Amino acid sequence: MDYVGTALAEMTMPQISPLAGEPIDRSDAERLAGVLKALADPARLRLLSLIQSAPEGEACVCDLTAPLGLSQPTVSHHLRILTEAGLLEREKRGVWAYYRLVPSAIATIAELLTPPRKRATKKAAR
Amino acid sequence: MDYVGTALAEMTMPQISPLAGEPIDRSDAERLAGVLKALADPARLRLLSLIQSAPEGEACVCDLTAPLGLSQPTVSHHLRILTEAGLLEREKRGVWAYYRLVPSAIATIAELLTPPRKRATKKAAR
DNA sequence: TGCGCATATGCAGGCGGGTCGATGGTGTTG
DNA sequence: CAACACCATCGACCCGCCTGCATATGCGCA
Repeated sequence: MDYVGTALAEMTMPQISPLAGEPIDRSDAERLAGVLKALADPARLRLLSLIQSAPEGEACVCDLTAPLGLSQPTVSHHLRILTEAGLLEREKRGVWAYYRLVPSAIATIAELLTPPRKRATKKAAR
Repeated sequence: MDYVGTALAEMTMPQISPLAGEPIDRSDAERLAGVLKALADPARLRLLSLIQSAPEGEACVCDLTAPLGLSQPTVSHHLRILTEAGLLEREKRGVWAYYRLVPSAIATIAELLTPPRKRATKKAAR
């Protein structure tokens, strides 16, 4: 579960588009699925949303447990998964651990999913 | 698990951006997570990729089992999940069931994930 | 130095998901 | 009409994940 941290970087450069061109490689599919798995959870989506909309774009665990309605260990667990996936970065200041979005991370996923402008691949299919 | 079929449509129109503006709603998070769950699997990503890159942009189950290395029931299972998520559409012609991508589906997901150009939501963060 | 708060980790229970073999339904072919 | 091919569904197994409780670690403060 730690390899996903590098997954985004590795897939970004060679401009791998799962939904364009030739079939995606098996290992690339596993890497992309790993990152998507980190996203595919209601609690984690809400965490990302909460952190993004926080005053300074950052939030500590104590600010997130209440809005989510989940226990503190569970919130830490989700934050860990998001961080290992490369979607969040953690900064410890004093007793608090502040999390903020990695700006390019989600944009990279969105790009990977976006077909490169459908360049008349097949000549107007119907 | 069938509600995800409508999830995309419902989230598209109100221009819900999980990663911009105010925190995402709980039910919206569940819907988006449902669609992402359908994507977050190596076999299903490869299925989408294989179908997209097939000669006519469509493929039947018998063409997909071999490249995936999975049993026919398993492939049908994954195709079902993708179809219910609104990512694939199924057309039965004779004995064969042809699957093809729903063009706007993945693009919609990508748009939902893409932050809308960071429109100075909070006055220059930091 | 000792106490308290914020966070992380371990552990366990319960549920959902991926996979396959077997089976049934349906359309094609000889 | 009979045999066959393609596909969906069912039942079952196993693994991983989400969650909470209990506990450990770390930092600041009196």
